[in-house]
Amino acid sequence: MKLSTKGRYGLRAMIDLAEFSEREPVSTGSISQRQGISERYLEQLMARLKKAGLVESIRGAGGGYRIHGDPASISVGDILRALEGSLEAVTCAAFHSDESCKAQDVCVTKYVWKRINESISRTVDSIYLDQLVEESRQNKARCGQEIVPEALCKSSRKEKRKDEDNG
Amino acid sequence: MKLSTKGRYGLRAMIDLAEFSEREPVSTGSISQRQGISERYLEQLMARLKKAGLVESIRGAGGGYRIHGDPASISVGDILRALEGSLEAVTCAAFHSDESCKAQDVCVTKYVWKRINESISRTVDSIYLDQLVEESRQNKARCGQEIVPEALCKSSRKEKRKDEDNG
DNA sequence: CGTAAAACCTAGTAAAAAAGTAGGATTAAA
DNA sequence: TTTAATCCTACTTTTTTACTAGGTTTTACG
Repeated sequence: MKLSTKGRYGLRAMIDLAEFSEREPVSTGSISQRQGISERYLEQLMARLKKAGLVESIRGAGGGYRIHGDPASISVGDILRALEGSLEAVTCAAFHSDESCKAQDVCVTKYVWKRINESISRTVDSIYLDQLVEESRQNKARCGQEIVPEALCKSSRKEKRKDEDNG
Repeated sequence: MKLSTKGRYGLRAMIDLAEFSEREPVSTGSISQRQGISERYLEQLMARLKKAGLVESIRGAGGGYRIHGDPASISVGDILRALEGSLEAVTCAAFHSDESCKAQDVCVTKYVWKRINESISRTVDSIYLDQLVEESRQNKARCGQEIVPEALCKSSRKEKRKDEDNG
């Protein structure tokens, strides 16, 4: 029951793009540096985002990626679905068929799965890219610094954490 | 972003138990038959449910498991968390620390992950075992039959599906 | 025109997690 | 004392994830 790095990295990449691709296209190289993500892996994520129409690409030297469309109408749901395929926590044959009564003795739980799926969808479809960009800008302003990957703002890191880094 | 078989099978096992363990303990063997789940695997799931205090066990011949407590106060969240460990779709070091500003340039997304986690929790914590048992009984009544694993009620299965079976 | 910087494409691979097996030890009813 | 059950631990197989690798194509720029 975990979101994979595809979704986690990809969303970060989209926020990064939304912040930096307004004037000129942004290369996977620069995103990967800022975000600390393998460039080669990122390329694959960008391919998915492009296929879904969420970014456009400019090939050749000086090229890169740009957000396609208005960040105010791109939802987190759009992004995560493009990357993860489906956000359904449980997929059940019965969802997509009209044989509602089939194997119902085993399938009361589909009532539960459906509600979980719906609540996830409702959540991710209600958050839009522009909100996150705004949030990100405010954070940076608050900390009085621009892009400082791997750097800490205000906190003292006692030791290297083995915790997750995704966020 | 999928619930594992632990959660899916385990919830089914709990519903099964809630239906059949009132009079006498129910063995993993009988659950596994009714639900079509490997008995040995089920044993491991039961161990987790027991550890979480959701079922009690009676050892020896004629033994088995019984729901521990009132199905009306056992939520799907209790059950899934016992089985899956945590339902957080994304865990982020920043959630559980007060260093809220740390690495924030990378961490706007935590805002998103938090909301996803909360919405999942809200959903699973609002569905209780007794509701599912009731639902299950109604389903069976509607189809006019008792336990018929692997059997179909009313529908014609044209061919074997390769779809998921979990439900 | 040549070079360099970028996207694009496909396949492979290592590591981790999930899903299930296996072999027994212990317990308790009959 | 046999038998049916839980309990415990380790192993194995399969699947998925998270990359890595090697190249091709496109295009700006000098």
